[in-house]
Amino acid sequence: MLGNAVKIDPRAKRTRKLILDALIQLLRTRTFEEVTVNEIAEAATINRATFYAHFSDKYALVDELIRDGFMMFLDRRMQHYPDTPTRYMQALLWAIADHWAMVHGQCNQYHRFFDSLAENQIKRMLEQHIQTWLDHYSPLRSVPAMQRQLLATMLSWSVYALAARWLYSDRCQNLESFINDSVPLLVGSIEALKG
Amino acid sequence: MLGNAVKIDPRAKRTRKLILDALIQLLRTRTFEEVTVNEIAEAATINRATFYAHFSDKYALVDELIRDGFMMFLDRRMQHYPDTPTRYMQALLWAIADHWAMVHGQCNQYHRFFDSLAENQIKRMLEQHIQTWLDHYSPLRSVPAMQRQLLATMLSWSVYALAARWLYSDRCQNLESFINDSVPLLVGSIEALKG
DNA sequence: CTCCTTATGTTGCCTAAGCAACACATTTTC
DNA sequence: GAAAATGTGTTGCTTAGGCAACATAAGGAG
Repeated sequence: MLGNAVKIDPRAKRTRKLILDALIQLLRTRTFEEVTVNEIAEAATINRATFYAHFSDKYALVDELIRDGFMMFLDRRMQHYPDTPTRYMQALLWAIADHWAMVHGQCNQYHRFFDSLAENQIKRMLEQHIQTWLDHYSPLRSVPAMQRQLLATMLSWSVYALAARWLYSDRCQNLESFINDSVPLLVGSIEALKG
Repeated sequence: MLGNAVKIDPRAKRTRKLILDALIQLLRTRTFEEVTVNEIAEAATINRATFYAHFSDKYALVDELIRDGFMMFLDRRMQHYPDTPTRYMQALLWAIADHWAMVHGQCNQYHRFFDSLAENQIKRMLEQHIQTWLDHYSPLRSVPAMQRQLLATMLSWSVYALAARWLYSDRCQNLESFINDSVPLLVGSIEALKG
């Protein structure tokens, strides 16, 4: 949203990208658990010590991978800022489902561990995004900031919960009708705050 | 031929590759004359000063580009070391023609300048390659080294001359029959040295 | 012509990345 | 169960790369 104007050394930037790309590439043929820091460094054509200068371990790396990926997804989906709670919540559910499909489409990560790392990061991103959206949503202008923050936290978990429920239930219901069923529940809690 | 075992810093290696790739990419949309060092550095995500640490100018860069490209071409073609002068000369002509097609297929370089830079490097590579081949060709074992060196020089120019003649004559004759016509001329000068 | 812009090389100081070696856990293998 | 092998983090010291500033040169526009 705001282009955090912290000058980053081009070498560091390039190295981070090399590492991220290396992990993506490795996840095509191996499970996340199977991939070693050594392999990542090698594939990224950097030194193992350099890896640790950027990430504390491979879990921190996958955190950033998910973060970045989901952020991009979200930004692209929100080009035309949805102005009603309903449209906004629809867009969020949509984005989560698509992101999930993309990640599972090109990665091998059977263990739930990977998913739970992803879940944490995504909820974090969601909360931040929702927080910003709520702050710009004029009907809530008069509501105390703390209330909006609580709402953002709750909504991020709720949205993710609903999406996950659908994703892990073999997607028997089609996405659109699932979204139609879910959105009113979410919007309800926003409306409740209005008065 | 011999894997020159000089340990090269991985950073330097990576940077050289970034620069070379950047030039290749730029040559798809611009003429060699139009490309600036600035653009190359930018596309390679390195600093302009770093460019000059590797190459004295963009002409030195294109020299290496051609050298590397042609070397690879030659090596691949010479997997099964041709054991007779005839087969060797055929392979050389073949390689030159293919390399030329590849370069002109993916580069914009109208000016003859580019071609003449390329010509110099290719002849240099050819001479070196031919020199090595002649040194391993047993029937010439008894011929003084100096004689073989002169022969290598002459052959490199001759081979290139013939290939260029064909390349710049709209390729009206088909490649195979052109090669059949040319090879005897080249082989002749080798045979002459035998006795 | 003069000013302005743009490209080329060069330099010295600073920072990120490479490397080797270490201590420390896991495995694996015999 | 000891020994070899493999993976994880960490630590100085060295080196390549980033940056800003400079001098210079070659067009372009007024």
